[in-house]
Amino acid sequence: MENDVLAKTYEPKEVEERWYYYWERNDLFKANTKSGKSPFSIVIPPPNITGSLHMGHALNNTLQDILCRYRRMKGYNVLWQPGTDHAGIATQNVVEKDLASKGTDRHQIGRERFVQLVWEWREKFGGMIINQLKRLGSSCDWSRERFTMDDGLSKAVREVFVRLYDEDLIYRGDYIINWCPRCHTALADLEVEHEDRDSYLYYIRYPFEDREGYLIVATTRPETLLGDTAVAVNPEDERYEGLSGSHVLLPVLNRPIPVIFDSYVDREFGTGALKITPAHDPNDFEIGNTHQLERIRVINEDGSMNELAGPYKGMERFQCRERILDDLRSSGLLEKTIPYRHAVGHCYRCKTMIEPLLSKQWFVKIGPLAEKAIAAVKDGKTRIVPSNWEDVYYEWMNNIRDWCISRQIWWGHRIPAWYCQGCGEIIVAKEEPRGCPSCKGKDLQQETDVLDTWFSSALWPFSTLGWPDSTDELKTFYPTSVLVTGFDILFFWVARMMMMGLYFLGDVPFRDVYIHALVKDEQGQKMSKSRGNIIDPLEVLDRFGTDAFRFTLSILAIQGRDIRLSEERIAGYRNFINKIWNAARFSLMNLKDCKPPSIDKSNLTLADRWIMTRIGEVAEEITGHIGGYRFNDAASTCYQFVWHEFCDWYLEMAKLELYSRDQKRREVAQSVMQILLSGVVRLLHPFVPFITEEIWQRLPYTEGSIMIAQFPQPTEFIYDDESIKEMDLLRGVITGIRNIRGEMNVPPRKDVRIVIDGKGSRERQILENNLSYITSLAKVGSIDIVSGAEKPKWSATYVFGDVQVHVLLKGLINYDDERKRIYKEIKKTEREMDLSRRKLANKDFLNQAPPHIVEDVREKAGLMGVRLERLNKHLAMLEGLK
RNA sequence: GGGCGGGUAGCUCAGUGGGAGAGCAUCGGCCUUACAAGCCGAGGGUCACAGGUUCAAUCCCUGUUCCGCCUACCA
Repeated sequence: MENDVLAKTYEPKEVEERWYYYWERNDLFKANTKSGKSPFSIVIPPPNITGSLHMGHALNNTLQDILCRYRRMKGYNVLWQPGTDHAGIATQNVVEKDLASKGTDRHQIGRERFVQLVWEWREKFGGMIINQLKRLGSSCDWSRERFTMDDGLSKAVREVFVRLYDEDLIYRGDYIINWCPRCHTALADLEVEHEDRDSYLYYIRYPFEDREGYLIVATTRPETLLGDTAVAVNPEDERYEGLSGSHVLLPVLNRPIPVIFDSYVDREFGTGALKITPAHDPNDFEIGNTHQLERIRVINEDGSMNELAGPYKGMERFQCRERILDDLRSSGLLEKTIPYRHAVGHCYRCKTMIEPLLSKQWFVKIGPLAEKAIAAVKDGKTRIVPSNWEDVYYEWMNNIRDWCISRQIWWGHRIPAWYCQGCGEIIVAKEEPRGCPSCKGKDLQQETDVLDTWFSSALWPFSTLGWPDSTDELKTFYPTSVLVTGFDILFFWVARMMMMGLYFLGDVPFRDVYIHALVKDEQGQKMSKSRGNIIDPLEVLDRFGTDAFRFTLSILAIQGRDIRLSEERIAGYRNFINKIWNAARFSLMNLKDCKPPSIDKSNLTLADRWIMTRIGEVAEEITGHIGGYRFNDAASTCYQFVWHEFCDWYLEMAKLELYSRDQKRREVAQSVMQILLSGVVRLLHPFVPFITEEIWQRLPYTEGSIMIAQFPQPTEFIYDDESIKEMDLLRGVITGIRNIRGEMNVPPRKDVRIVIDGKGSRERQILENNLSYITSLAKVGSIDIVSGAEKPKWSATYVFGDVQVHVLLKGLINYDDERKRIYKEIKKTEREMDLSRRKLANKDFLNQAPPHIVEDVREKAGLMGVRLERLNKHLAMLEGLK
């Protein structure tokens, strides 16, 4: 790549398109089933085809991409398996809306045509989110993209359904399910969102059939009384003693229903009498079963009342409620109405109030599957990170109920069951049966219901790898290495994949599950359309660039805490990206004439040895952080190192060499600089792939893509422990001088003279060897080095351990300021010294604290003592000058 | 009702049984030939409250309080 002068500001747009295209064209995202390398695999949480990239996707995929790019650079054979989810109800809703706008509906056009239209819609719009993921830099193996409705995955679905049915883990029956009257389908318990609503508790009188008086029941849903088949009281309740065998008359309909006794009834609540509607309430359904009560369903699937509702037939359910209340009032049967707040279930897709309804549905018997899934986590076969989610997982798994998997919609995997119209036989098979095995009849009708979308999602980690066929992909990449996802689908998805993977492949679907945070707004509110607080990731990508956005997300991705995202935050890290750009710009400007890097340790400057040592340490730290899914720590380490060590210190110090007339010195510096810049971009690549590739390609003597360069490891750099200590001293002295300059308002233009008093010969030696750094970084004109001299007049002094730095400020110094400054230092030092001395005066501390701690405190007390003495001397001298 | 998480600088948050940190914001000084999306420097915190364990607690334990989220079949 040509070494043009780089632009002053990083321009992400063009760079991003160019390199993404390059990576794809060069097959750098492709996984290999014939590789000898260790495998590393991730299946993407498949986004809905109706979806558009939101913050959750952005975070989720950024983290996965970091892991994948990191592992590739570490030499793994990486598969990031992408794909999309058919999202049954959501997609059907979208297409239905479209039909409605054209004045028709799915029933008019019929099932076959409707499904065809959904496919067409999917062809047109279903790939949108995939392109958005690409803009994020996602390094998925797109040649393996899958869709839950693909032939292969559909085959897996049928295989699983048939086997579970054959092994009695799938059954069909009449139960109370959650019905959405708008989506017109059953929902699983999980798909119901409970929300507290202000409502009323109605006290209704049920007159006795054969005598005066009445029982009063309390209900929130008076319209269901039409389906009541009993009133229940607690057998221990004295108030209702002697009612055994008696009946009450159902208001309005005047149907006699029995009074029954069941300990389920809470005596404290309401009147202690509970109306029982087995066809419209899950609890009542249970009680109905124990007492063999009739089930009377009075509400239709569209939420209207049916013929069993008598005079209310045809009314919408809420309208019916009002009418019944009117009628109860006029007949004197409404005792009272009190305001009452309680949780009401809503459809997670359309927010319509759920109607518990008696209905014939298909279920998965979940108990036996859950047991193994619990054990797998308990045994550590799958690790959930952060581990507190393991408790949440157990909690849910232990209380799990059977899973209603049938949906009364058209878009999805049609349940592979056929009903013989001749003899009623149910045939469950992978392929359409030719005839009824029982009566040989030919008139078979397939079940019209489709499966819950999550049923196919549950198979994702192996269906995408080719199961039920025995493929190389499965052999190489199952179990996958890690699943990265949000906790909101821990139950919906993760738990179910665990169950299915264990059952059908005999092994967990993933070794690790990393649960990341939710992305919220600055106020900590969930982002939602209704709140209007959504930050659109696509807009962010346009404005700040992908790398800035990714880096922001990763540095905010703290385990166990939600992310509060703001644009200022992103802008801040955009500045970091620009900083990287300019550091590279500077380095490349100075590498135009460089030779291939070679290092001879004896020629290195202190700054060289120090930065080499540090980058090695940093590489190791980052490796540890990524390995532990501590993305924020990894990103912070990068930020801190690149900005505040590499840029602020190393590059500044390297200028001395680069601007030197000594060609040899320049060459050494160029070598170190190449190694460092190469190391820095490789460290950063998993987080900020685009800018690092751009720099990598411009860096002399690099080959191929940075994507397949090796991730830095400490052994490629020189390690020199001493250089760290020496730099600490040097940096301390330079900072001290700058500090004085700042406090005394000495303009940067103005050189100052300093006197360094270094009694300790070691420190003195180090400083003497590195005077040029002090001169240039602290803007010092001349330096005198002395031992044990008096503090010069007209000077401000900085004390660093055994070294004192006097900055000569004749004509510049304000003695009041300097006195204040020294006084402040004295107070601070006194506080620390007192603390240490008090500890040392404590016998228990001396006896019981570990020796090295005692030693540290002793040393500190000594240091503070010396420092205090010197500071006091300076202060006394200043007072004398008054 | 049950469960989980959290209260640390003005804001957003790291962190550790032994010297309170970062980013942003604020204040002061700088257009120093990589970068003003920058450079140099500064100020700012009883680590929610009360007990306990310990030589030593912001950190461990108990309680209180406040704030989130998840979950639940008291109608």
